[in-house]
Amino acid sequence: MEKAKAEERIDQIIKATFQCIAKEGYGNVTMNAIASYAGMSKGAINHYFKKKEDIFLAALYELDQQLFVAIDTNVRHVRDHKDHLRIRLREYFKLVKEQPALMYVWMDFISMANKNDNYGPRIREQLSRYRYLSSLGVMPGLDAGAYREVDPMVIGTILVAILMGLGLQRIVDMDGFDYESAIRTAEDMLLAYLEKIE
Amino acid sequence: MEKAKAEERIDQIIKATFQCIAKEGYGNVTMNAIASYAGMSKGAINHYFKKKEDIFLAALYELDQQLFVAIDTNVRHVRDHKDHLRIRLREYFKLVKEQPALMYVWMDFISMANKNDNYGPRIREQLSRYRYLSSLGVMPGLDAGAYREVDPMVIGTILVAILMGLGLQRIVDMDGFDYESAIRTAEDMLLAYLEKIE
Amino acid sequence: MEKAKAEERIDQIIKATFQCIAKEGYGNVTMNAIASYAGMSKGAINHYFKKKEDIFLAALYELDQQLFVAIDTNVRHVRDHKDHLRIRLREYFKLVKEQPALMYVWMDFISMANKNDNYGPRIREQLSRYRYLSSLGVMPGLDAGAYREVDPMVIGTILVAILMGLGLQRIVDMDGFDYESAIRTAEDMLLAYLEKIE
Amino acid sequence: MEKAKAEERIDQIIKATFQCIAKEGYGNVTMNAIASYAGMSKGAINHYFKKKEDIFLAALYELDQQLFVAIDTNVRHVRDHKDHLRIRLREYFKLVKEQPALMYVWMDFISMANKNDNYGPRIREQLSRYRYLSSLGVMPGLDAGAYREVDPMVIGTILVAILMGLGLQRIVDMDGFDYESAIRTAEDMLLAYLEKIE
DNA sequence: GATGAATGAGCGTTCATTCAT
DNA sequence: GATGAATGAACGCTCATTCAT
Repeated sequence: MEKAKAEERIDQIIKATFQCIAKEGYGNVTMNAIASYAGMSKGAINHYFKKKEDIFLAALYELDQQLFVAIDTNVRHVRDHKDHLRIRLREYFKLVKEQPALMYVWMDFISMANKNDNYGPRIREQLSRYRYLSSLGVMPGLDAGAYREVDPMVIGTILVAILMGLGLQRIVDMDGFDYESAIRTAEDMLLAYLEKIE
Repeated sequence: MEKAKAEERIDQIIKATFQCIAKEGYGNVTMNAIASYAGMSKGAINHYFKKKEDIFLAALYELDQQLFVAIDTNVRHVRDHKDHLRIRLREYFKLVKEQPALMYVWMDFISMANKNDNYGPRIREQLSRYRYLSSLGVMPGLDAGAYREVDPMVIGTILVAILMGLGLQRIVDMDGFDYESAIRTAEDMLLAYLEKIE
Repeated sequence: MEKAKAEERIDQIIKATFQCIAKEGYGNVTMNAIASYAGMSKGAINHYFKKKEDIFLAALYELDQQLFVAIDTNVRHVRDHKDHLRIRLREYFKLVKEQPALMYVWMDFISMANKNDNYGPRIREQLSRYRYLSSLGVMPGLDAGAYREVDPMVIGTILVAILMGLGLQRIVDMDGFDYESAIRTAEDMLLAYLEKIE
Repeated sequence: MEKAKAEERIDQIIKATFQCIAKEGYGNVTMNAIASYAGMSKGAINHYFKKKEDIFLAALYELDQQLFVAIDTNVRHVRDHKDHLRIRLREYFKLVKEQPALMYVWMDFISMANKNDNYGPRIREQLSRYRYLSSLGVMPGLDAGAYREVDPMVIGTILVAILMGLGLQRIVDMDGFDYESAIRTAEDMLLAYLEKIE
């Protein structure tokens, strides 16, 4: 019970940190702001996290968890390889639309990757994992011999790029472009390439 | 002449700011560091820019100039629409490889887009322009009736997304994936889609 | 019985405080450290001592007790006035060698004497008492008419000075000088002076 | 000129630090207090000393300079070895009476010797040097064959001990004992010992 | 009695900005 | 124009103290 309460406090702090990063940007987050958003005192924050950086590291871990869930869509039950890929992609791009705060935080952490020795390795590992997860969608089609021969990791890389690239554009300029068309076209583009028979 | 000297000073300051952002990240740039990189005194910096933010705004403008040059490749002389597109794309992706510092700075500014009221509108306008410029590559093929009917802006959006997405991955994790394969595949993907005849 | 337990707790706290002062110095002692050394919770410490200062006052009292015991050597049985003085001095200087932690704590408290209104009077009274106790060693010789006429308190003052002065040098720089020779010479010096017949 | 002004500022800061240590004790000195005593802003202090510790190190150096001057009395012109020693001792003990603040600061630094890695070696070296300097007073008498054979460093050690021991008693309890008698007796004691012929 | 979560004042330090020189 | 000394607000962090459990 005690433990549960502590965990709840920690969750509050991390959630508050997410809000702060999304609103003010990584570099402008202050302990005061986190405390204020979390609804507790500065000292309470310090009780659970000895250093500000520790909070960010916990937030980075939480970010990874959430992104992982979103990217690692469970579509094992979908037999048809085309549907399989399409469903994956749609789940995938839903993230950008439905969790803009997650995108904000993600982009800020990526921006910090090379400025902070604690982040770099973690973020590199993260991106690498996402590329792999993103590549899984082409496996059924490849196994079925329905797609041209490709390196799945290259497809994963491009998918992650599109996810991040569209995500960035969206959080910066939600109404500046047609997101739906873009993701539909990206989807078609991928399938056109994979299925191309020459 | 006097003016020329002042402009040179300002250029030094902006260049120094670029170095600082690329090295330390937007949030960690100090006036002292800028002065040090620029080889002049803090007072001199403040003589030319009343506020720190003014320097960043000038740097953002300079960033735009440089990105514009890179993206607005002059390929008007290339007649063949396929070559035209390919050349555009290659010039385009050269940016990521050859000017990583530009990517660093760009990503940092984009991260700041919604945190600072002065940046948001500019960056939105910038991205919009880049989408447009990026869409130009498909025009010759469209005009020639060689491509399927598409909204060029949607293509532009996806191209900008891929540019930013690969750029992010590259500055974070240069050796973590095969950049060359990724851009070649992206190129093929685009053409496969455009030329697809159903 | 209950009381006995409480006293034991209080003793633990004071002992822990001694360790903390000796290790970190008066100014760097924290309640957390005391609690940790005492093997109890911060709350328990505060249960027995309302304020941090109260702990230090108790420690100061304890320090006095221990110094008193060391300085007030029982040599009443030693008849020969010369032996009497020598034995006193040896017991006296053993303190510095055998209880360096006591010296650390003592010096720290003396340093604080004029910084804290609660310490000053106590420490003044303490020193005065030590001067008196230190003067007692010359009494047998004086009573026997074997020594020149001196004010015993002046001798006590000098003895306390030598004790503190050698103590300070020893805790700072144990191997920097020959402690044994110093105390032997001090002893000889005192006797040479007392017995001098002109 | 510029340099002179900066040096003056630095002197002000160090002098202010002395005042703070003497008044509040090493552990209670704050940057605000130093700034206040020095009559400048906290930022100005930071301009001249990057870290608080740097100020203390500068103060320790200054302390050493002043103690050195006091201890290294120039008495080379005094021919008579007895006068030579007496004059030395009087100059020596004048320090305690006339510069109590110096004693305060000295004792506080000595108390910190083993708590701070930066101080320990310096203070050990200092004390060692003072022992040596203090031993010089017996040289003329030794050279003249007028004193018993002694290790001068042992005498130096005892002299430093008496200086510190009386100094401590004096800053803590100026009116609690007869300082004049004590130093006169210490002087006589030393000479009685040195001149003792057995 | 005992615990440690919670508080907030106060610390050292950084840094954009000002301004006398 | 150019300098860097000076300012002071704001930061991350520490810690004695309180108090609900």
